[in-house]
Amino acid sequence: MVDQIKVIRGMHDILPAQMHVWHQIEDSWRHLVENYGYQQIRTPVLEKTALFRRSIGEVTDIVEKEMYSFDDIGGDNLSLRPEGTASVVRAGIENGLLVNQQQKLWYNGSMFRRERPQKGRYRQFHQLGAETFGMPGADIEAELIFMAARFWKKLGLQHIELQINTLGTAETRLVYKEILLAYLREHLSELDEDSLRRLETNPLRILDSKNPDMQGMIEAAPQLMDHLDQQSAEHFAELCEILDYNGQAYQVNKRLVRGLDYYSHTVFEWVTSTLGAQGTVCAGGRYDSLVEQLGGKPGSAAGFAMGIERLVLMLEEQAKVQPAPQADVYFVMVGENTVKTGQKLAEQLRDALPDLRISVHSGGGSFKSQLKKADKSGAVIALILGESELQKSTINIKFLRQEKPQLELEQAQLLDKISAIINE
RNA sequence: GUGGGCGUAGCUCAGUCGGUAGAGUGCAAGAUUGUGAUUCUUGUUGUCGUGGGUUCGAUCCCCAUCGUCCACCCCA
Repeated sequence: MVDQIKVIRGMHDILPAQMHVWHQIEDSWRHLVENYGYQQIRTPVLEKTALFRRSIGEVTDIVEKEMYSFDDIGGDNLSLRPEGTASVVRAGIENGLLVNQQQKLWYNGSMFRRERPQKGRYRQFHQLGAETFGMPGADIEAELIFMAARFWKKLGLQHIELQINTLGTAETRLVYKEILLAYLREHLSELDEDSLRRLETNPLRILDSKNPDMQGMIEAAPQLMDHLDQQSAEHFAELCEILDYNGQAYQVNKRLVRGLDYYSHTVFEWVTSTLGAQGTVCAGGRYDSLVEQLGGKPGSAAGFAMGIERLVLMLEEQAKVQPAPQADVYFVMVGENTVKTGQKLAEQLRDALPDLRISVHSGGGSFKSQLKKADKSGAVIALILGESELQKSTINIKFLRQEKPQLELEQAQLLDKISAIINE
């Protein structure tokens, strides 16, 4: 035997047996966002690397070490997209979707990050996301949150909690960063190795550390909340008010800092304790400066994304989605020359009843094994065409799910009979 | 990138204190010579992850490597 070539590490085949869960997620998502008036956008999987460097941030882990990048013939350095927002903004600017307009968009696609694989964390994964443009108020952030909440409800998912925070404007964050840095430098000896590194890269992240030895120092650190400018404070208060008024539960998590550089004002995460270390199911926020940063006219923007694989894991554990039967009718054919006639009858049924799902048995096999497959297919009835039926120009209808006697009828009557059965 | 657990039949796993393997399930055939999901009988599958070392002999011990899972990190 030759060496087998296997899938790339961290990437996965999504097999037929799991597909019903994926379909449930993707179908109900599409239905949901369209009901909210969002339009779909699809962008290429590959972009110029510079797009992600400029949007996500030069010193983030994603850009520094997790992108699949390569030099294209011709000299451009390209990357598989590690997330969806940058591409959507790029496409919006490029196609004039964001100039003096409001947009509500959604997407579904593969993302790529070269991380060490783990539960709920893969090198190719899939995100559903929504991005909105041209709306500066907290009302749109509230809508995004309501949309996600409704999605969990539709899917029947439980144990997902909303955490929100505000990062203020870029300017206030800059001021706060200095205050925080001053504090942290006073406590250098208490910082662990990771935190010392973050001091240079992303000091706000230090507040999110899980290290128990640092909790006291973190508790006592100056809070961004206390250093917000008036506009930022009002914006956040407005969001909380809308959420409260609508009975949306949430937790203000002052340590919540998203990893991507482009966020400002509101950030939020939906988290669960049921997925091990990968607790974030959905995350997003406002990113007003990004459009301008990528060369568009300044404008507001807010959105979120969620990982389909993580939802699949939760659904499999919590909701027990039943696969839909593969067929309504299974066509059994045994004996010589039955195939020709059988295919013809099946095609006639398809012409007349386009919604009927008919599995025609292929590949031969005994009568017994064909009926076994008919049963497994979930079909309600089996059509049986053997040599004796062929001789008489008849066909048998066997009911697989009801205690009803088998019917033998003229082939010419098959269409009417099947119509009558499915209309019952 | 760092640390730990695990790689045996299509799937889930047992096993050999070192003498080249077994159960359940699945699949196939029959009991029922044209009738499924139950039952019974029979049959079926493996370079025991890969490469090297120790040994008369390795699936088992040792080393390396790859994969996988979990945690750190990071994040959806």
